[in-house]
Amino acid sequence: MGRLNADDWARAALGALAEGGLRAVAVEAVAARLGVSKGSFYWHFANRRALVEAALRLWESDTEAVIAELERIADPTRRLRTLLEVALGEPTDAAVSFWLISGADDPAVADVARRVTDRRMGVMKDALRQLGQSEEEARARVVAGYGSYLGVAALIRIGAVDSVPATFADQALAEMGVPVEGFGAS
Amino acid sequence: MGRLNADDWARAALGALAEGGLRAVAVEAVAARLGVSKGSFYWHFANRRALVEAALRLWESDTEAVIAELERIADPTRRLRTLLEVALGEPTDAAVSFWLISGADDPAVADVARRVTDRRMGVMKDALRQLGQSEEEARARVVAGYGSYLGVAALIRIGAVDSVPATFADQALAEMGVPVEGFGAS
DNA sequence: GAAGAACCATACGCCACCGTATGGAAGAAT
DNA sequence: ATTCTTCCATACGGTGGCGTATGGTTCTTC
Repeated sequence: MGRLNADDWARAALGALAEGGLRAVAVEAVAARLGVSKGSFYWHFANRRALVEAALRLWESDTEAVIAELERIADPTRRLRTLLEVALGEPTDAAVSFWLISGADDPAVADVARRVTDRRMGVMKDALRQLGQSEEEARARVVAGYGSYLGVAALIRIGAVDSVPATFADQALAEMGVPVEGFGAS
Repeated sequence: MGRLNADDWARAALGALAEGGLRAVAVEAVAARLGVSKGSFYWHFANRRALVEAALRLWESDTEAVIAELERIADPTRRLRTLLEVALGEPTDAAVSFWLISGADDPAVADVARRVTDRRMGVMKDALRQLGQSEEEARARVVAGYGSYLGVAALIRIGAVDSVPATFADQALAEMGVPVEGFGAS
């Protein structure tokens, strides 16, 4: 692993965050993960808080990159489906979202969690509006849909659900009022 | 508040758990909440772990009591609706569920979280089956529905949603395939 | 190859929280 | 009123994690 820079630490911190939550973003723990002592850490960062914030920035920019890709898809139905498939194929992300929400007593954490959430839900809402739904309808369905995404990730975590059901994407689309063949609502 | 017994401590611990998570179930903190020093605590409990487990038992039995009430409602649609209204009217419960899932690295916590989750989802699934849904369909919809419950609570926590939408109960029922007047799916 | 900069290890002090030890106050029993 | 039990306060030791101090090693630059 050679010498390290601040980005290496931020990546490692984000990894620790995904696995064990904010509590796992501990100086010595991340240092061990990098095969290094904390003497190294305090060269690159002023304190633990700065490391957490770096990891948060990294996560937010990752999300922003995914959205930028998504917005190149013109068809809203296909955009939503791609969004779901990307999200479900990256179980790490739901875990991070989950941990950040549970660490929302820290204002900096809550801010990022909220910004990212708003951004994602905004993208979803726009797609539903493009499909002809009213503002209120779209908002309500996005809340339920994105909430379901977070909640199911939580259920998987405790083993109450083996894995995300195969029909989840279709089901989610149907529940958001998006016409899907073979899964007509009700 | 006079003298205290173990139940008083368990209740206070459950309150702290709902507000600040497992981390907040700290001996000195709960003692302060009761206006007492930790010298009292170690009279009633062997250690912090015992307190956490007492709070968990309390929560599980509270859940069990609600379910016992619910099962006296014969009509599955009304039973489901009552369940939703009770759940949404008790924002504390979703918070506890959330904290316990995020503390699932502790096996004892994970066990309770999982048992309670299974129990609740079982009740919901039974109702849907009574309404004629197949096993797989009912299961998938309960996962999405209960997941949505947990997720929306999380969204509220970070302020991404002001409060649970007024139509949430109707919406949830509709999404679970329960016929609801004025909210026909799609 | 010497000097400076970049990077890292070790050792220490500090604080929060857990658990223990010990004595004291309040209630019950006689 | 005294004794026993129940309940609680205070004081202390132990541990884990954060941050600092200080010195060492590797890379760069001239």
